[in-house]
Amino acid sequence: MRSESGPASRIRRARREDVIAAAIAVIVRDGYGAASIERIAQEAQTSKGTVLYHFGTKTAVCDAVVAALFDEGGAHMTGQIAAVDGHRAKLRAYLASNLEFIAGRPAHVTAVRRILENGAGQAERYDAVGPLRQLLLAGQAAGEFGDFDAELIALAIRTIVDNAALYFVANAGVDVGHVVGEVVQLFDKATAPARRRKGAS
Amino acid sequence: MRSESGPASRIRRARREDVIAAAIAVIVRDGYGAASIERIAQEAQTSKGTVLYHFGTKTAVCDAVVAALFDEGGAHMTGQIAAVDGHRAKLRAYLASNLEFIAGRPAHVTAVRRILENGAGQAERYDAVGPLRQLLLAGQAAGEFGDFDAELIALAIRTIVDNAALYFVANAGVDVGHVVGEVVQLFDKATAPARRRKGAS
Amino acid sequence: MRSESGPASRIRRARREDVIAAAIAVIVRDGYGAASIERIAQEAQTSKGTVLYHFGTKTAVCDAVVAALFDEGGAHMTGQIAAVDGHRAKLRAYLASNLEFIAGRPAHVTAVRRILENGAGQAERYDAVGPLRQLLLAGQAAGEFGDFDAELIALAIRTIVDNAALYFVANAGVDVGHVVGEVVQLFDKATAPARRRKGAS
Amino acid sequence: MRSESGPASRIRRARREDVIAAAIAVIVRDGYGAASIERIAQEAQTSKGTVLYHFGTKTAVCDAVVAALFDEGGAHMTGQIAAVDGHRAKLRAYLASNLEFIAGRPAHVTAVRRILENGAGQAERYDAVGPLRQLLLAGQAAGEFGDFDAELIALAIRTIVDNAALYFVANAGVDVGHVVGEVVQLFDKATAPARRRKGAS
DNA sequence: GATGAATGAGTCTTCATTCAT
DNA sequence: TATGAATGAAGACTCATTCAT
Repeated sequence: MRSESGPASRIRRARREDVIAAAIAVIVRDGYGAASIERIAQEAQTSKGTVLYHFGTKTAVCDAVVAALFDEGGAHMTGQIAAVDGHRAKLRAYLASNLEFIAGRPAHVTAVRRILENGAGQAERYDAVGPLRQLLLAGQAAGEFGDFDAELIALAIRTIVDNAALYFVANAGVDVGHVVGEVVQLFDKATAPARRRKGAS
Repeated sequence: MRSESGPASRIRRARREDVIAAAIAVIVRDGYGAASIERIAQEAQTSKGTVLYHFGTKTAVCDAVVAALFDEGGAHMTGQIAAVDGHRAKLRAYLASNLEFIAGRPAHVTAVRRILENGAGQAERYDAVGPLRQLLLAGQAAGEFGDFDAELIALAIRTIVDNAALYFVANAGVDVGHVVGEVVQLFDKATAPARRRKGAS
Repeated sequence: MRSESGPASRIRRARREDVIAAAIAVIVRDGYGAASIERIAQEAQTSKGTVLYHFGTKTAVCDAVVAALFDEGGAHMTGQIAAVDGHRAKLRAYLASNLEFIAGRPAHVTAVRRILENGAGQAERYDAVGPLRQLLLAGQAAGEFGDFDAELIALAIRTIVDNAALYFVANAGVDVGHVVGEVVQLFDKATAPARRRKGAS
Repeated sequence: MRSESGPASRIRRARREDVIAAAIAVIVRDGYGAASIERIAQEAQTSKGTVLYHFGTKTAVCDAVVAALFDEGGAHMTGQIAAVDGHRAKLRAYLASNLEFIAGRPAHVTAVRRILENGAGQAERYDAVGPLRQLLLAGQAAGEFGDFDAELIALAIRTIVDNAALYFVANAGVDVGHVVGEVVQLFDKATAPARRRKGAS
């Protein structure tokens, strides 16, 4: 009898996932402005009423789209970053796991980006910059990184990673490994400690 | 008879500029979704009818906001880049002039970003990545830059520069020079040619 | 086989009463417009489906609320009025028993009033004015009452009595006996036969 | 040139009055629940959009219906009441002018009643009982009225007067003067000072 | 007996656009 | 040149009702 909320929840969860997938598809294909409940329902092959039965509000649909991504993303990344030692290695793991995660669902990421840029979804609940800044500051303190404005470099990283989704959507079939390599290289250089130069001022 | 259209045009131009400024203000303050003609007209202290008399369409208003920025931007930057020699110097000039331009009108840039992300305004008419990629490729051919994927680094640069507007809006009064310095340093390192290492292949 | 429908009917009746009570509560607290089946179901701690299983229609719920009141009301009053002799005494009994009945369930009365004013429930099935008019006319014929328009005074009585429910809801804890006394006095005077005045025509 | 807001206001005022009249008609004919903006617009022979252009909100339409009645009503009554001397005469003037006012626009009064009973319109802004209670108390203090609960009699008067509108709607063509006479007589008796009876306790 | 799921009709409201002045 | 008036389309949301389990 452990099926207490089993079958009901199964339908409920399935429908919710259908709607979330439909919302992502519409937002990416036609833009956030075109993502009316009507169109999302069509895409999900149901009725407006059904979408609102399960979510109650358009805002709730957007929130669910955002939450689904961040939940998955957190689960995907934290393990990989914790698995390595050294701040430089952690930064590489951060970049690689994040980009690979994004490359695996560029549409979802793009949709979330559009939702957040339009003020829907509660962006503030998901602070992506903070942990990254902490990592950079810790690495600097440990002497593994050079001298730079940790806040700005953290923002730069987030910006590039977030934007990668648009790139993956526009260039489907691109070599993800190559992109990861280039980005890792970019920030490897950017964070490298200053080497002693002969005659440096 | 151009004396007839003379003062009229002056008024017309002034009104258009008022409306463009109002549109920017509303889009930045309340978001693209809230930027109805009604609210823009209120902000410009006129009526909906007047706004449409001058622009005919909401799309035309957005296009004008976008065009105004790119026109100013082109005028601002081309001179500064042409004035210096060497690809590395040109890249620095590109970054500096672009960031300073943005820092001078972050609201306008933010508004344009929101317009373009929502599919209004014709983004395709303004290819920002192409010239930059050319610059990077030329610099690599000349041996001034190292080995990297010019397309990806060009995208990274555009992403960071475009995003800077949001940063300047959120952090009014920030030290622009410092930001410019950090970004220049970031891409200086990123594009630096590989130094000869002992035993490097 | 009536043992089969026995316990079922008991449950059925109990559920119906729960729903009726919930409907009354919602209508009085939030107004007729807010009394959706959903909210009534919540108030009754069941589901929309269950409410409709028992009543079939929203109209049926309202009808049940109305019918319940009039059934109780009739049972409550007829005895008390029949128990006394004389038209004046019957009128007093009518007013007193009616007001006391209302004071005992002001919420129910208020709910019914709102239902009827909104066109739901079949008001026409319950003629409250007719019997009262008969009583007044009979009293006039018997010389116990003075000269007045029986129809209008009957309406006045009904209006005041019906409205008393709102007063009891708004002023919970009021002295019901006092109100009854005042209303009885009001219509005692209003229906009193003209006293002989010196020099009256 | 004093027509500064002349013609514009004329259209505006005319349309507003059309809509108010239409709202009254729909509310009286089909009930408050059926008074959607759509139906009001049909009745007014315009479009939903036009109604909302002039009122902005459904609530605003209802408020306007209510305000129009109370404004007219105040203007109609205050003069007549002030014109007579003596509390008893003032009460008669109150009843007569109020009932005549109501008899002149029973539909409007009925509509307002329905609006207020459904919680729309701000009832609290129009205190009808207060002034009446003051009048009764003053009359008692002056010895012109007998001993009764002024609050309750004030409520009784308001209830009967308000309800008269329904009566006038249902019985078009009724003799208003007769109704006025009966009601005046009712409250004349109800408020009469106790006459000295031989052997009264 | 009870209820979750589904849905279509209807409501309020926003908005871009047209038109007459 | 400017604007108030008007309107239809579209969007979010509510709700009574049906149905399968």
